[in-house]
Amino acid sequence: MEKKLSRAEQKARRPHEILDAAFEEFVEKGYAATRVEDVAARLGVTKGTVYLYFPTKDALFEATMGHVSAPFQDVRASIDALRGSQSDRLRQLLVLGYDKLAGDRKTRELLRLQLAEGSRFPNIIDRHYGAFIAPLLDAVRAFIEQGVASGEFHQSAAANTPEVVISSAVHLTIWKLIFADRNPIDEAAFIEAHIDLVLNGLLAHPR
Amino acid sequence: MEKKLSRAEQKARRPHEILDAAFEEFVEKGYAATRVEDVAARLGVTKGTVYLYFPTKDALFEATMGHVSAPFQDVRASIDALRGSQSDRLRQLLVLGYDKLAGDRKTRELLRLQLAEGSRFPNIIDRHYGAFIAPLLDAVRAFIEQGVASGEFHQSAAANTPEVVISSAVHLTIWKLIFADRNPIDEAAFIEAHIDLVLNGLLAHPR
Amino acid sequence: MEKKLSRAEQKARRPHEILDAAFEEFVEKGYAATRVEDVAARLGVTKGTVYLYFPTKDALFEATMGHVSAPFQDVRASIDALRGSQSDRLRQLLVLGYDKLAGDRKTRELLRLQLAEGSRFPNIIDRHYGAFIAPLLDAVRAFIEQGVASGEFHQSAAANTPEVVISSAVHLTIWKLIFADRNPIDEAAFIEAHIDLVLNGLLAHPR
Amino acid sequence: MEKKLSRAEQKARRPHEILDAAFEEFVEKGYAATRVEDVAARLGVTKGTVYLYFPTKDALFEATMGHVSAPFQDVRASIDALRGSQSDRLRQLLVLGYDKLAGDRKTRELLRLQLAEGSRFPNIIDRHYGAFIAPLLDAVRAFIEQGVASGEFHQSAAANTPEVVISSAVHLTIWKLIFADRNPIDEAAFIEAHIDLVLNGLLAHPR
DNA sequence: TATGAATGAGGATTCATTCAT
DNA sequence: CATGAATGAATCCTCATTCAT
Repeated sequence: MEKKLSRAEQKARRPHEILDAAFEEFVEKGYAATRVEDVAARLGVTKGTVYLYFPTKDALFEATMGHVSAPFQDVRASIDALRGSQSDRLRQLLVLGYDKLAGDRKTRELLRLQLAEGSRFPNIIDRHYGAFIAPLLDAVRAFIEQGVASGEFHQSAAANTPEVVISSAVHLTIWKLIFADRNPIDEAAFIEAHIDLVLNGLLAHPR
Repeated sequence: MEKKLSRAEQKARRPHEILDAAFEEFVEKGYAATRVEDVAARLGVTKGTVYLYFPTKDALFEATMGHVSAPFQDVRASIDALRGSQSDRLRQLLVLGYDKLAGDRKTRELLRLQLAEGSRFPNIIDRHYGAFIAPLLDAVRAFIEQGVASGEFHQSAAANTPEVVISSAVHLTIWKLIFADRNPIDEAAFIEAHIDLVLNGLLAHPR
Repeated sequence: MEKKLSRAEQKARRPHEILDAAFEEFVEKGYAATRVEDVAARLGVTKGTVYLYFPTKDALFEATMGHVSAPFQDVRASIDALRGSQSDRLRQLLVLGYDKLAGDRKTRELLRLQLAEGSRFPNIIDRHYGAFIAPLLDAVRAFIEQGVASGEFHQSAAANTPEVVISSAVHLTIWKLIFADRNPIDEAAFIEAHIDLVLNGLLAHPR
Repeated sequence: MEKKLSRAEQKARRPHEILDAAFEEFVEKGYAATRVEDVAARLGVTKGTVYLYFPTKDALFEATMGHVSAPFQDVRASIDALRGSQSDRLRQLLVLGYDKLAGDRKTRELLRLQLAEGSRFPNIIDRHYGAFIAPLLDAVRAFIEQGVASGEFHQSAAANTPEVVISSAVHLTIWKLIFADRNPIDEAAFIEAHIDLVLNGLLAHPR
C-alpha cells in the first residue's frame, strides 16, 4: 500500500517530507550544527535528493520556517468564531493562545528557532508575527475596548498594551522551551491563575 | 595609568577579557557559527592565546555562560532591601525584574543563548534559574502571602503560581530579543500597564 | 517540411544533434567543466537521452572530436584540384589552409580542445593530423620540389621542413583562439604578407 | 641543512613552492580537473596549507599564471642587447624567440593553459602578451624598418605584419604541445629553414 | 605567554550515472 | 525512445586544535 504512491504523488509529497524532516533537525541542533545529510537520512534518502528540491541549506532553512508558520493562517478565523460576553471571549482567547503557542510543540520550537537564528534570517520573524501574534493582540485590544464600552470592564491601560494580557502564554512557552522535562510546571493551574489575575484586574465588578 | 598594570594583573585580567569577547561573538553568531579565531581577534590576540586559557571551544562556551550569569549573585540582597507595603514591595520587585531581565542587554542575550544552545549544554540552564529566577519567584510568592495575611491582597491563586506575576517581564525580554529595533514598544507604558493589571488583580480594595 | 522527417530519420539524426551540441559545450567550458545535462539542455532533451546514445561522458567527448574532424576527409581532394604554376598552386594552397584552419571556427576550436585535453585523450590527436595536417604538408613539400625541379623555385631547406611554410596559418589560428575579439588583426593583410614572404623566399627570380 | 630554514624563511618560500607545484598540476590536468589537495601533496603538505596562502582555487590559478609569466620581464632587455647588422639581429631575435617560447617548457605550457582556460580567466592573457609577445613583435618591426632604411632589406609588407616573421616559433611551440614525444621534429633544421626563409624573403640581395 | 603555520576531519555542494516509469 | 528522481563519490573550503618558535 505504501508502494502504491505513483511517481507523481511521491514527487508532490517530497518537499513536505523534507521540510518536516528539516524542521526536526533544525530544532534539535540549530541551523549551523544541522547537516543536510542528516535531514536526508531522517527521510531515508540521500543528500542529493534534498538538493533536488532546495538549492542550498539556507533556502532549506527559510522554506522550513515558512512551512511551519503556514498553519497559523486560520488563527484569525478561530478568533472570529468566539462567542459570549467579553470576559468569556477573552478567557477563550487566552485558552486558544495557550493551545496554539505553549501547547503546540511545533509553535514552541518555531519560537526557539526565531530567537536563535533570527539575526541571521531576519525575514523568518515577521511572517510569524503578522500571522499569529498580531491577530491575537488585535483581538485582545478589541475585546477589552468592547468590554469597557459595555461597562463589563473598567477603564484600564491594558487596552493600549494588550501584550501584558498574553504575557503568561509567552512565559509558559519559554519555560517549556528552557526546562523541557525538568522543572515541569502545573500548566492547568498556571493557566487558571493567569486568567484569574487578568479578569480580576479588568472586571468592573470582580466576582 | 592603563599601562600601570603589572604583569600579574594583566595575566589575571586575560580570562575575563576573553570571556567578554567570547560572549559578544556567541551572542552574535551562536555557538556553532562562532570561530575561536574571531573571539581572539576581538581582543587583538591570536587563537593560540585563547587556547592558553580554555582547552576547547566547548569549555570556552560554558565558561562564558558562567561568567555572564555571575552578576546575579546579588539579586537576593536587592530583594531583601525592599521596603514598604506589600504592594509597594511587589511594585518595586517587578521594576527590579524588568531592570535586570528585560533592561539588561547581557541578561537578555544570555536568555537567548540558553534557549538556543540549552539542549546541547544542559548545565548552562540551572545555574541561571537558581541564581536569578528562583529568588524572584520566591519573593513574589512571599510578598503575596504576606499581603493576603495582612488583608492588603485578597486570596488568590497567584501565590501558588507566582510565574504569572512576572510573565510580562519575560515577555518584554523576548519581544526585545526577537524584534530588536524593529517593532519597538513603549516600555514604560508596558511596565506601568503590567503593574496596574497585577495590582488590580491582587488588591483587596483596588484604588 | 521539417515535420516530414520519418521516425527513422529523426532517430538517425539524434546522434549528430547531440554531437553538435556537445561540441559547443566542450568548446565553451572544456571537458571537465561541461555537464552532460547542459549538452542535453542545448538540444531540449534531458540527460537520460544523451546516455541512450553514448555510454559515458568520456565516450561522448571522443565521439565529438571524431565528429568534428570528419569533414576534413575532402582536403586531399581539394588539394588535388589545384591548378597553375607551382607558385600559383602554393599560393592557393596557403589560402586553402587559412580557410580551413584559421577561417573555420570549428577547426580552430578543435585545435583548442586538442591542446587542452590532448594529454587525457591521446587518440583525439592523430586522427586530425592524418586527415588534415599531413596532406597539407605533403602538398607543400611536393609543390616546392616540383618548383625546384622546374626552376621556378631555388633550392631551399623549406622542402624538407614544409612546416615553416604553413606556420603563419597556425599562428593566426592561435591568435584568434587567444584573443577572440580583443586585439583583432587585419587578416587579409596578414595572409598577403605571409604569402609574399614565402614566395619571395622561394622564387628563383622574385617578382 | 634542509631543516636549517627558519620559520620566517620557510614562510617566505611557501608561496613560491605552492605556485610551482600548482603550475605542474594545472599543466597536467587543467584547471577544472586539478585538485587543490594534489597541489598540496606535491609539496608534502596538506590542503589546509594551500588555503593559508591562497583563498580559493581560482585565486591560486590566477596567481600561478602570474608567477609563471613573471620571468618574461627581462625579454626587453635581452632584445636591446642584440648587436650586428639588421639581419644578424633579426636572426638572433628569432633564436631568442625559439629559446624562450618553443624551447622553454614552462612558457610552452603557459601557452597551453592560456588557450585552454583563457575564456574563463580573461586576465591571464594580456599580461603575457604585453610582457612577451608585444616586445618581440615591436623588435621585429623595428629591425625590418631599420634594415629597409639602410638598404639591407627590400621594402616588404612584413614590417606591418611582424607576426608572420615569428609564426614558425609559435608553430613549433604548438607542435611540441600537441605531439609531445610522438612525431618529434628536427628542431634545429626547422629553425634553420625558418630563418633562411625569412631572410631570403627580406634581404635585398639574398646571398 | 603569545604566535601563527600546519593539520585533517567535517560538511556543503556538484554531477556522472542509473533505472523505474 | 525519453524522462527525471535518486544516488553517492568527489571536491572545495572551513575551522578546532596542536605545537615549534
